[in-house]
Amino acid sequence: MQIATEVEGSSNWRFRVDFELRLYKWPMARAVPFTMNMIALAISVATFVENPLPSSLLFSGELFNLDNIENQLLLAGDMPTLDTHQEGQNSNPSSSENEARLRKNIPFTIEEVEALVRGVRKHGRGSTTKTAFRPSPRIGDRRIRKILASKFWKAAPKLKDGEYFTAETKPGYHNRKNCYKRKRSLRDYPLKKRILYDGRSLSNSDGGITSEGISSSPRKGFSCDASGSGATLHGAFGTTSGVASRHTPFQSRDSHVKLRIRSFKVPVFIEIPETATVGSLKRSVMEAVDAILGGGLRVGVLLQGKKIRDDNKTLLQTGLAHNNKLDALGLSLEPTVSQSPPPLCNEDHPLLLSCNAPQPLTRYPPVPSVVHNIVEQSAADALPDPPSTSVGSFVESDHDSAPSPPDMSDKSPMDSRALVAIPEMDAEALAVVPMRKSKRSEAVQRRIRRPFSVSEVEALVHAVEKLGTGRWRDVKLRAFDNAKHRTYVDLKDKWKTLVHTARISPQQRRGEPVPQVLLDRVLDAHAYWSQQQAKQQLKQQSDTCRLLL
DNA sequence: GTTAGGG
DNA sequence: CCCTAAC
Repeated sequence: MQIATEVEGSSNWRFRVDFELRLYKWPMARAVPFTMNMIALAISVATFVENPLPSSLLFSGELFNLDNIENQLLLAGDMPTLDTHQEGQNSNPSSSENEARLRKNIPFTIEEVEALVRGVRKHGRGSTTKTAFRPSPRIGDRRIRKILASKFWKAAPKLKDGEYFTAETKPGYHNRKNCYKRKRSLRDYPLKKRILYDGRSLSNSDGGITSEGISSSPRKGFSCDASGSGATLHGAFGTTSGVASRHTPFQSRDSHVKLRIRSFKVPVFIEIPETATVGSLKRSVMEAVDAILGGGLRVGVLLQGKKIRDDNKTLLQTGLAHNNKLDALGLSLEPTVSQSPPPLCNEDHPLLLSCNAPQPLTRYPPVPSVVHNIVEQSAADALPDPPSTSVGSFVESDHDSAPSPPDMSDKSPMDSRALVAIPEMDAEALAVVPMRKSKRSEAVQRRIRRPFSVSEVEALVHAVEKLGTGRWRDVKLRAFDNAKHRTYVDLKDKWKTLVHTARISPQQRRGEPVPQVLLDRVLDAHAYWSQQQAKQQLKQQSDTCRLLL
């Protein structure tokens, strides 16, 4: 899965998080272990529109029930052939079959997904339903064709290395010029905005649903319409202010470069084993997305595909400021190394994301680079984690992905959003030293506070007892390998505070009380390993002396 | 990339 | 938690 973002705006910057769905071709499997459920899941998570998952997914006119979302991912192998609908039946597909399939969590085969992508790419957005339904030579008579038939699904430009199938949504920009004037029709909005509720579906002009009786009342349908020309590119820029139509828009008199970011892509790749549960996938996705939205973003500047690492170069020096280099300029958003927590926000109700919103989903944060947070009560909480292999290993995934900060409990869990607003970043900022913290303005948002739970403390203590206080990396690997948001530095810091906590009186302690037994162990371990460390040092000293003698 | 400490 | 010197 990939998250693409789009930024647009004039004086203020609007940052819309878009997404791209990627189905990863498992190396070994014949079947792509993505089910409709997972797709829905990905969509759900990626769009932050619906948490938990929608009860059904309206997919190219077919309604998929998603009740079995908690099922374990199917394994490759028992890959029943997909149904048998012939051409003529397309208009009257058997949704019940699909649903049955869904219930079994039957995955799509690679071929099917490929076909989907190809078919979509082939037909594109403008094609009519009939055209779209035309069987692709390679597809064969499978129900999948129906899925391919979506008028709106738009495939990614290419299959990278043949490894990915992408069905992505993109803003409907055809080119820099048009995008301004062109009146955006509904389908020009990214999928995120097209998620419909109450059965208001755009995609099914062919009325696939109603004929099925599956859900004559298409409640909570998920209309997945990917649209747009797919012309969104990294670093498609336009100008701010009114010089859009000029040919030398990027250089104004004052030699400031004015840029308007049209879109960003944020690659988020997730890979989990087939045996993973949907819950764990959800957590993984959530984590990755959290990391991105939580401030774990890094901006890269590219010139003709080449990354410019030297932040101190001026635009002039890099050549970016030259008018003829517009197309060569690229920006990228990349996740930073360490994971980050999920931001929280709750201004927008999911319903507001309905497709008809004429305005991009944006926020104008009072403070620069405010990342809105996402409160999410993920259904993943309820899902069990895969069994932990190592005994000493501390599985903390539950807390990882769906942290619900106690302090934020007043917020409605239903509220969620994935909008990152970037405040004004005018030419000045760019012109000089781009991306340089000029008063902690943008970019690096402080990670959300995630107090250690008692169980975490227990795990930490246990690991330190075993490994000592100087091998935090090992501690991390041993006890917090699954807790992506806990870095070894975090663990080291926590130990520091634990030692401190253990030394102060219980009255002075704050937060969730740590059992005294644990604190005692902390002190014991601390004393023990301090002593060990001292011994080591003495030994080293003597060794050194011996060497000198 | 890790450690170790101060902030 | 952040920041960073030091390794």
